[in-house]
Amino acid sequence: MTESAAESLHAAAEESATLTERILAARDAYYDRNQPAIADAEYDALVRRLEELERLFPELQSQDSPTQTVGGRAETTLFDPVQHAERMLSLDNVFSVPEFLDWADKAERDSGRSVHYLCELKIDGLAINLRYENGVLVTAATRGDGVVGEDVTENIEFVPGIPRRLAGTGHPPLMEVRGEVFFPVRSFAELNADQVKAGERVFANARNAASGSLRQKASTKTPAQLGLMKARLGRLRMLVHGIGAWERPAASEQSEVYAILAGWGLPTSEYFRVTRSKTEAADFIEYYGENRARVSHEIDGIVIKIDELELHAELGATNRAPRWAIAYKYPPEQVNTKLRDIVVSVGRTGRATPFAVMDKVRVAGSEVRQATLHNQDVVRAKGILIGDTIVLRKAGDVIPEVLGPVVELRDGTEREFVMPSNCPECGTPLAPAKEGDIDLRCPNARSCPAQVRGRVEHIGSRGGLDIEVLGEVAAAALTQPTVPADPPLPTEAGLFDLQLADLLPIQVVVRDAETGLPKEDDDGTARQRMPFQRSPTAAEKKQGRTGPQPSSSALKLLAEIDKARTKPLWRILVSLNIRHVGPVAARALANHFGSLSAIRTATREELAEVDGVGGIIAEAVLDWFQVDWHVDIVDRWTAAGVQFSTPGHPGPGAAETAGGVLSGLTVVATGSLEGFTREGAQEAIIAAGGKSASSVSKNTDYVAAGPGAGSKLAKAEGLGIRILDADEFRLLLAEGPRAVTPGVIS
DNA sequence: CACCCTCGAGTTCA
DNA sequence: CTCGAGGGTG
Repeated sequence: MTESAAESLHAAAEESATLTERILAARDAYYDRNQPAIADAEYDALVRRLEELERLFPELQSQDSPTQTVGGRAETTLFDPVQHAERMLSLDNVFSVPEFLDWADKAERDSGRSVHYLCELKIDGLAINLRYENGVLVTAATRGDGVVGEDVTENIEFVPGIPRRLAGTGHPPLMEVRGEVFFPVRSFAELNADQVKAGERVFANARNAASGSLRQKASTKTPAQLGLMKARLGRLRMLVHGIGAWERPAASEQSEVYAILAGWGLPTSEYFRVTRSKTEAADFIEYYGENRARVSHEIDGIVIKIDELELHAELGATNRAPRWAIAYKYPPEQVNTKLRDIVVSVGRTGRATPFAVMDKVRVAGSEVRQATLHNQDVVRAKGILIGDTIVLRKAGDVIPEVLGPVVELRDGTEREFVMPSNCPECGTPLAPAKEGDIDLRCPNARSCPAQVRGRVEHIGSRGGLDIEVLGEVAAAALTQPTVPADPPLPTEAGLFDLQLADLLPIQVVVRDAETGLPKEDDDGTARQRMPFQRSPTAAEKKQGRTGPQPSSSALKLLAEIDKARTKPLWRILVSLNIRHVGPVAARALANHFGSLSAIRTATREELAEVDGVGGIIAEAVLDWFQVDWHVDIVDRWTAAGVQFSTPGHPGPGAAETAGGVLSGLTVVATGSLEGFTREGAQEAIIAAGGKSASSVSKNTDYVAAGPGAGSKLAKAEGLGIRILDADEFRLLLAEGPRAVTPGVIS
C-alpha cells in the first residue's frame, strides 16, 4: 500500500468511527427512548455515508458496524439481555506497518520505558463474554453494544472446549473471560456439506454462520431441527483472548494471564508470540499476512497488546478502545456489496450465462463490478435475490465469486431472479441443447448477434488465427455497426473477403469503459465513432487526397487477415468453431489427416482413431458439416484463398510424426519464461516431439517455470516433479532429458 | 469406474 | 488463472 493510500484509509477509519458512534447513538435514542434524536433523513444520510466508506475501504467493514445489523436491537427480543460486568471495548485499527510503529512509539513514550508486545491472531468470528463465578460458568453473552449483550448460555454449552467448571484451584469470585467463537475452516466446509444434505441453505461466510448458529433458539425447533442445531453448535470453537472484570489477577503480564486461563482448562490460541521490540511485532504481522491460509481459522488481522498489565492501568482507554492494544487489519479477502441486478449474457456457443452486477467494490487488490453466476441453478443454490447485500471474494485471488446473501440485511424489497425465456440479444426462445441440460442456449447460432460476435472474436484470438486488431471491439464493429445497416460480416463466412471499402464507413457507438452504457453527446444522442478511418493530414490534402483516410488499424487488420490465409491447418480448424474442437483436438486432427477434405470425408470410426478424439468429438465434427451455412463458410474461405491443408502432409493415417528429443515426454510451461512467449514455449515443446499439457498431474515429466508461476509450480513441487528454469528448459529442448540432471530442484 | 485432461467462460491487471 | 462440466483413457 502506498503511504497516501494508507493515509486516506486512516482518515476514512476515523470518519467511520465517528459515523458509527453517531448512528448507534441515534438508534439508541430511537429504539430505547422512543425519541428520535435526529431526523430520519439525516440518519439515512449517515448510514449511506458509512456504507459508501465501507465500500471504498472494505477493511472498515466489521461485525459490529451498524451497516451489518438490522436497525435497533431486534435480536434482543429473542434473547435475554445481559449486562457485562466490565464494558467490552473494541480496538483501534491500523492498516500499515508505519502506522503500527507510530502507535508503538507513542505507547512506549507514554509508558516511559521499553515494553513487551504480545502478538496474536485476530480471529474473524463472534466476540463472546464468559462470566465465571467461583470457577463456575454463569452466563455467556454476545458483545451486543459493548455494555449489554445477548444471553446465549444455553447454546454455548454445546460448543466443545468451553469448561462449565474451571479446572484447578484459586478461582476468583468473579471473572469475565473474553474470546471469539468461530468455525474453523475445516468445520465450516463440513457444516455446509451438512446443510446441503439437509436441503438447507449454504452459508456464504463463516463469521455470519457462527453468529447465526449461536443465535438459534432451541425452543422454536422441532426435535429433528434440534439435532441439526446441536450438530452446528458442535462444530464451533472458541478461543480466549482477554479478560474483563477480575479481582486482582495473580499475574503481571497478559501472556501470564493466558497461561493461568489455559491451566484452568480454558482454550487459548496456539498462535501467539511475545516480542521485545516493535520491529519483531511487525515481522509477526508480515508473516501472517503472507501465511493467512496456513491458520486453521479465518483471520482478519493481528492484535498487538502491551504485555505488562501494570501499563494497561496506566495507559487506560478512550471511551471506545484501550490505549494498550491495537488491531492491525489485513485487507479483507471477502467483502460485502450490493447486488443491483442479474443480467444474462450470451457467449459464442449460445450459452446463456447469468452474471451479477454489483456496486463496484475493492476486493483482494482490484475493483470488481461483475461476477459470473454460471447458470440459473447456481443462482438458486446460492439463494441470492436481486437487491441483496452479498458476500464477494476472489477465488484463487483472481476470479470474483459471489458466495451468498447476507440474509439478515434484507428489507423485503429484494426480488427473485427469473431466467429469461428468450435470448437477450436476438429474442429467440432459449432451450437446453439436450434433454436434462441445465444450461440454456440460444439456438439461433447463425445470426444471433452475440454468437456471431463471439465466433469472430474467437477466430481472431490467440488460440485461433491470432489476428491482431481483431479482438472484442473490432469483432463487434464488424458484426453489428450502427452504420451501415447491413454489417460487413453477417456471419464469419465473409471474413476473408473484407475490403477497405467495407471498413471505412463503419460507425460504432462509444461506450463507457466502466458501465458499458453508450455515451451520450450534449444533444442526448449516442456518440458515434468511426474506428477504421481518420481525417487526412495536411500533406495528404495538398496531394489532393481530401477524403477520409484508412486508419492504421484498418490497414493492420487487412494485412493480418491476409496473413491468416496460410496459417497452420489446426488454427483454421479452431476458427470453424466446431464444438469440442479447441487447439488440442484441432492439432491432433490436423496432424492425422493433413487436410480439411480428408477430415470431412472420414467416417466416425476413422475420426475416433485419432489420439484425443473419441466418439463424441467425432460426432461433433461430422454434425458440423451437415449444416448448410457451415459448409458455406468453408466454401467462401476456400474461394478467398484460405489454405485448408498442410503442405507436404503425406495424407490421412500417415505415421504420426515421432522422434525428437522430447518424444514421449509431457512438459508444462508456466510463469514468464525468459526468451519465450507463452505460446512460443508450447510450440517449442511440440516441435521437440513432446506433449505440452496445460495442467500439472502425475503424468507430467517436467515443469518449466519462470517468475510469476503460481499454483502449477506449487503442485509440481508437491508431486516431486523436476522443475526447470528458462535456461534448463532451453537445454532440455535442445538436447533432451539427459542434458538436465534429474531431481535437482532449481 | 477412476482418474486425468480439455473446453469454455468470465475477469482484471499490466 | 480458476472453476465446472463433461469427454477420453487405462
